[in-house]
Amino acid sequence: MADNSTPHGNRRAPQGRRAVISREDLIAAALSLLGPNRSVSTLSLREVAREAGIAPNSFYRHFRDTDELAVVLIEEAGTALRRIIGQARTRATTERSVVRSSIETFMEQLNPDEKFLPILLREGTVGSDAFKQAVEKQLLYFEEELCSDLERLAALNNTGIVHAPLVAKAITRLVFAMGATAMDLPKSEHGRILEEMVVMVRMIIVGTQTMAREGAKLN
Amino acid sequence: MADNSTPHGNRRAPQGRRAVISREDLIAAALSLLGPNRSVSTLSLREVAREAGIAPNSFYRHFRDTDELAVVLIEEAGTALRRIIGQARTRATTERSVVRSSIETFMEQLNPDEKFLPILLREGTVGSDAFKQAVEKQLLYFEEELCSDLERLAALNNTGIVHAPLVAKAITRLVFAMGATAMDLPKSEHGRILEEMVVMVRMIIVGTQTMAREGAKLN
DNA sequence: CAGACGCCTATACATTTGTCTATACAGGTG
DNA sequence: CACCTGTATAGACAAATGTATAGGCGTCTG
Repeated sequence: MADNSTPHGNRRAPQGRRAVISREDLIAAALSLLGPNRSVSTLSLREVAREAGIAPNSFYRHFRDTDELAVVLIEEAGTALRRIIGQARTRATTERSVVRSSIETFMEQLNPDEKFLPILLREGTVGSDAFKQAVEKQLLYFEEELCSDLERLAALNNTGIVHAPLVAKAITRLVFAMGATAMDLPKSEHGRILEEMVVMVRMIIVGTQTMAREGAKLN
Repeated sequence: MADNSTPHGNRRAPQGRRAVISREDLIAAALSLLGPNRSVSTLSLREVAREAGIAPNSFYRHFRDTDELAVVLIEEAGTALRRIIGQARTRATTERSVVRSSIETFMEQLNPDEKFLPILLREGTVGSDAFKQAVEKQLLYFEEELCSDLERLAALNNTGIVHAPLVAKAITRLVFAMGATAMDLPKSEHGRILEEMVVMVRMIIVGTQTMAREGAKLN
């Protein structure tokens, strides 16, 4: 495991006994408690502490409350996911395969032992405003990356695109919404959902391209 | 207040003391407790009972537990919403206005004193499987109604449509996802979001129509 | 090496929760 | 009239939770 250098730099360098329980341990404990039906907002301070093997009060040494833990969890999940999806996008070249391979990678993250995506799918609609803003921020990052990718591909293939940011937002929200549905279905359904998602995304892309063509014809 | 005829007919006619607290009273109490950040799954039995002005134990006379209450709440919310949106759809005739007026009506339900839509937006991703299945069922109803409307309009305007059920699903999920985002934003943003949603939905529709044309050309 | 500082623990307390038991009330039935 | 049935209440219980207080122990500083 890594050192225990303060991850946010808001505490001075440890002077006394080295922290044997790090923030990462608490995060790992929280992650292990999250199941398909378990929201971060239902985690209790004592429960996380128990899972991490520390006294309840020690929790305060690392997080002010469970909300702060949750926000960190959301941010980590978002960062990890964007890295994963980003890799999938750069691996593919043609437009069709980039759609499919991205969604495939996305769906792989619904695997039961991957906890990151479910967090983003679940915590966006409940909990404190801090929760929701944290999730929203991650989704906006997704959108931005997707948007520049869309514009790059449109320029590459010489296909028009209108409202690129809106296209990115629509695709992002749609994929996440469909992912949330898939999360609660047996894995055998995932393949079907994936095909549905691909068609949906292609519809949006065909839509914006058609709009771009028709808009160009008018000029 | 209305009579206390058994709303679901699963109980015999009252023989002894008339029920002074009805299921509807408990549902109303639960609704009044739900805020923008409050999920049904966080309602405690005692809290609802307190709000309704009854003893905690009386709750059991009407619902087995809070989960059962939540499912009823979700079903009522879905039914109410489908009625509202359905009315909006039948009022408009041309395709463009039907999109806009439906989404406008949808967004009106984000008004702080309307509790129905937030319930569907929030409870779909957390809580027990029963919760999620209840929300999913309501969304599927929405999709079905939208799907037949899409096919009706496509036949009327002689515009093609491919994968109509998928189009309906995409629009439904997208609108609900965008609604969930809008719910947490100040009301001043709702207008902008509405415009975004209209463009998104039109993109999907243009997409399916274009696909239909190109598919037809091949034959 | 002595002391201080910081991490962590143990104990405790008030609240809140779901649920159990027993009891009082109202109204139709005999 | 008495009786039974279903409704609602009161009181109490164990369990769990967030938090306050005090103390033990290791490590760094002087």
